Amino acid sequence: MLKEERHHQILDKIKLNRKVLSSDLSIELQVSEDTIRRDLNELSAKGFIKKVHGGALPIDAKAPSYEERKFSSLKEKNSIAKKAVSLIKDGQVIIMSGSTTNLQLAKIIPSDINATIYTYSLPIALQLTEHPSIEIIFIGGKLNKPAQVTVGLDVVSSISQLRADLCFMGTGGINVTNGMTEPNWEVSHIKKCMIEASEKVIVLCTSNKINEVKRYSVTPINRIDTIVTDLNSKNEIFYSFKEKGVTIL
Amino acid sequence: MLKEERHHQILDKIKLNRKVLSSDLSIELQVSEDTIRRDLNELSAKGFIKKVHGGALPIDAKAPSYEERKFSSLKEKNSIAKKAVSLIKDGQVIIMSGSTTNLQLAKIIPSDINATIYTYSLPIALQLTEHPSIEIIFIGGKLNKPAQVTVGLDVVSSISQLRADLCFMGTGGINVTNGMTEPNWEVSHIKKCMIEASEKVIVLCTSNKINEVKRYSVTPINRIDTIVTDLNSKNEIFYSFKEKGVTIL
DNA sequence: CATTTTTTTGCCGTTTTATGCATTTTTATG
DNA sequence: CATAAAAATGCATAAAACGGCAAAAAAATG
Repeated sequence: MLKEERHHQILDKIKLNRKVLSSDLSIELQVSEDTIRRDLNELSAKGFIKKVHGGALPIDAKAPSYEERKFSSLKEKNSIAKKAVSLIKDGQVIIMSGSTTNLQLAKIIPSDINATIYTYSLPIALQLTEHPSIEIIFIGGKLNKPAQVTVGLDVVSSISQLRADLCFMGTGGINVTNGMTEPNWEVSHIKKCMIEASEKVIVLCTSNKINEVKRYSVTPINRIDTIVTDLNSKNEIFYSFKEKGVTIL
Repeated sequence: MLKEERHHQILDKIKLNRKVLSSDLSIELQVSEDTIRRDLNELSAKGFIKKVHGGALPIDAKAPSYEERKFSSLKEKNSIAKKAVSLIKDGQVIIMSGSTTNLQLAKIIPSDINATIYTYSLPIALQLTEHPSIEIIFIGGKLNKPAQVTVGLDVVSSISQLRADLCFMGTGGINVTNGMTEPNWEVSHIKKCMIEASEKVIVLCTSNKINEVKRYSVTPINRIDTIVTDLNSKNEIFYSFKEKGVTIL
């Protein structure tokens, strides 16, 4: 039997039983326990399983949760949020994507602002329930657990029926030639719809996302009205963006 | 059994019972108390539980203040949740309404259960994101802030397209002649739809809701399959319910 | 096709880990 | 403060992991 075959069988078995023992596998797959151990180590190094003493388990409850990510580079995110909040005008209809920067923004929306906010992010919706006057519409669908946002066709079709003034979104990467890009196909699609539905597009991103390029394209740069980052808007990194007519905040 | 497995089981049990005894675990998991003690120490060192003399407690075991205890009756709700969780079978499609009792239930669903859960409650959805295998579908709509649930026509129309095996719901009041009743018209309507869409209806309620009658009718008593309360199922208060064919848990 | 090179695998001695047991110390409680 | 339960401590043992080595298999090379 080929090594790859074994690996697949091991993964299958873990999925099925939610655990495997090196000793069992050794017998089942007719190889020495050393080989099994090496297999498990490789699969574990690739992040497919969690190797433990005596066998392996599914990776499950290990991915750094939204909760944990929420607190990384909070300072930058907060400074972004502060700039972005100035763009909100009374009575607007706003779409917010689900990012920790957007969450930060949701926290600091002044209580005297009236607006309707559409979102598909649980934490953002929850945060907004504390605001006295904002009307919140949650876009339903299948939940993506690690990101705590809804995804799928329902979301796409809901958004495409909307018409919003503003759209605040986080991004996986942005540069002048490729525009906004995302690592996740589904998310990229949803973001396209959000942009489609919005008058103005405002991208919130920490500086490390600038000039990053991800797998899936969301929109060309000229469809973006404003980019809000933690950097000073006069930073030379933005020259080329400004030439394309993007406002930097 | 692998050490890690044991750790998971211990964590599950703490979540469920809000405490564990080393002696119990030793028997249940078929290892010596020394081993259990070592397990508890490790989990405690990682900050997952609080080790105490004789066993362990959840980390967030903040003593509920007098005020909280007086109104929230968390203990009752937990005992209800514990009974209710046994009704969930692998692979089922479940609708959950938004009540604190249901939230309690969401917290203690064992991690080896597979199910699809529809809900319109933000806290419940958020809680369920911590479960490794449950598929969550959030029912979108306009958010009712104080209750943190979605309401409105969107919710009604989404639910009416569903077909579920089980439906867990809280209630404003229940008695034999009027059936389930609600103080809020909109909620009563949504609950009607939920019942319409479900094979079995399970009502979770604390004993103070029994024989209460609210303004709006939801469903007659005979459409309810099971009532789960904090009382003993043999309590005479249930006689008339049983006559109508309702199971009491 | 012959022959290197690389990969895979099993084996073996050593080291580490998990666990139970016996003994002593600590803790809870009437 | 006496006593029983629980925890800590030290030790023994078996299972598992590790590291190096060499044979076998597979792939690459000329």
